[in-house]
Amino acid sequence: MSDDRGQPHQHPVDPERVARARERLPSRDDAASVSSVLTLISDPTRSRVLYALDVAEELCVGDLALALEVNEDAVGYALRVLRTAGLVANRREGRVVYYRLAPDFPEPLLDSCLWRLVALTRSPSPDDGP
Amino acid sequence: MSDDRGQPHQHPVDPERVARARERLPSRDDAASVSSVLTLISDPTRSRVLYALDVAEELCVGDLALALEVNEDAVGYALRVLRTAGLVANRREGRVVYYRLAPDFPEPLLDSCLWRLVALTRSPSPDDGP
DNA sequence: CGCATACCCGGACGGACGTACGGACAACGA
DNA sequence: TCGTTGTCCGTACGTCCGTCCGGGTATGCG
Repeated sequence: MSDDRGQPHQHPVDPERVARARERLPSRDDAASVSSVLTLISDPTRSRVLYALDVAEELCVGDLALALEVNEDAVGYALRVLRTAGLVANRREGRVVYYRLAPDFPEPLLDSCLWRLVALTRSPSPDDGP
Repeated sequence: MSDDRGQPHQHPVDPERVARARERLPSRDDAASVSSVLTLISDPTRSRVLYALDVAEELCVGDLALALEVNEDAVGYALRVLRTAGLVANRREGRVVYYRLAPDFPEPLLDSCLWRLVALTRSPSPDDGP
């Protein structure tokens, strides 16, 4: 009984609640999926790219950097990550590459997460009807 | 002029869309706030702590570690971060400390983000495999 | 009064993430 | 054809974050 540090006590204080939490809790895999998608949009540059694409519908890389007022490297990296995850799609016209939200972009992620959160963190008034 | 790398082109390809994005885009501060709260819940341990507290209403640290099947150190650190951010509240009874979601915990964050996302990433199986 | 429990704290370590930089490619204009 | 523009790629570096491990405090029990 020396390095029991990791293992918690084996006499649950409230076994009933523990059992209920265990059975209604998302699985580890589901939680990992949620975490990965939340990590994707938790970067300021990436989230602002998504905001901009949602507003403007379609933008090329240079204009995106211009709209966000960041350098093209940051936008390029953000787009690469989002593209790898399948959240944005690109269309090429000449030497210009236009980006837009992916056709199957999860709407709840945009509406219920990003836009709602920006309203939430801005005016924390609880009586703000939906 | 060698390090123009950072600055994007000064002739926008589509000035109209750039202007529209610029004016309807969340400010940098708002985006930073959203990012910070998303970062908070984008960690698997922290998000599962929130799930568990939402389901069980109230749990002590040891039971929390038991329910999540992680060691107490991880739970302790997650709780410290969440407590610092004001997302969870604690109540002390003897030597046991019970945690619950903060009274002013933003409901949309739980319902519209966490629970909706876990349903989203599970059902439509947008498998990003090969 | 002494020991075990439940939890917290602070420092050290390892890994992941985002940025900066050089180079490369294709496309357009002259 | 030649130089310029728009974008992508790979690498190296600095930084932040989560975990591990020591110790510390307070409560409850015998």
